[in-house]
Amino acid sequence: MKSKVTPRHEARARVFKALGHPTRLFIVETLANGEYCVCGLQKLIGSDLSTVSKHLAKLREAGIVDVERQGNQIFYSLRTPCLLNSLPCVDEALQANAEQYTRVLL
Amino acid sequence: MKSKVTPRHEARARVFKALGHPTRLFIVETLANGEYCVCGLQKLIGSDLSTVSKHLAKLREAGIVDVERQGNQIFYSLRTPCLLNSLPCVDEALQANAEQYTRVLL
DNA sequence: TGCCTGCTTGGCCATTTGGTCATATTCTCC
DNA sequence: GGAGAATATGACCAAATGGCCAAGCAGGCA
Repeated sequence: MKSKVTPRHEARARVFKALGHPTRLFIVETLANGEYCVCGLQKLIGSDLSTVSKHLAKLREAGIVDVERQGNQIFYSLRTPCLLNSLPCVDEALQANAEQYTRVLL
Repeated sequence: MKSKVTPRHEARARVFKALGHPTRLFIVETLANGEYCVCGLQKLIGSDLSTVSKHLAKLREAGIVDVERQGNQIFYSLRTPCLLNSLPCVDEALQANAEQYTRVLL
């Protein structure tokens, strides 16, 4: 039987993958408060500027953030804020996880 | 400055990461229709049984799916179906992506 | 023009991931 | 108990990822 896993699954998975890193998720949550320049994000994150820049590149490629130059700074903003709506559900999964762990311990 | 990336970001990112693979995303979408045994999923996916089993393990660890044994088969079901609600927004990001690509080409 | 600032990219390395094969493990049925 | 079917897990390898450093590059300004 031919696989039913389609290019559409690959495309969507790429978006989730982009969200699947603590730093990138932090960036997305931070941008919910408005746009930030790379330097601003870097201060909050605390890792190398190039590392932050590469994370931003992934979010860009996934269509999650938007870029705009202002003078010699580059500002990033959230292009698809609706992604934040899934966080409560993600927490629900984490909750389930915690419960399962508890159950194993009992 | 101390990093503001917290364990909570790591935990949530783990859930997104679990969704960040075409096969696993396919599984999640498929389970939206009801529970399936591993063998059933494998037929649809078409890859090695052990590969499918490992993907299911990741979804389990992320708290996304639930397991139940029935006889000598193991049935998986969606534990947090609300995750599916984010798909339209994911498609929006993909759309943004496509537009950007088009823009570059022009 | 030339320098500084802000960001991106390339090179390199250690770690993680995804896949396959071989080996458990668990249940069913005889 | 033994055979066989359905899953899970371990060993192993190739490829992708994430991080840092060093270089490149674009804008603003002297």
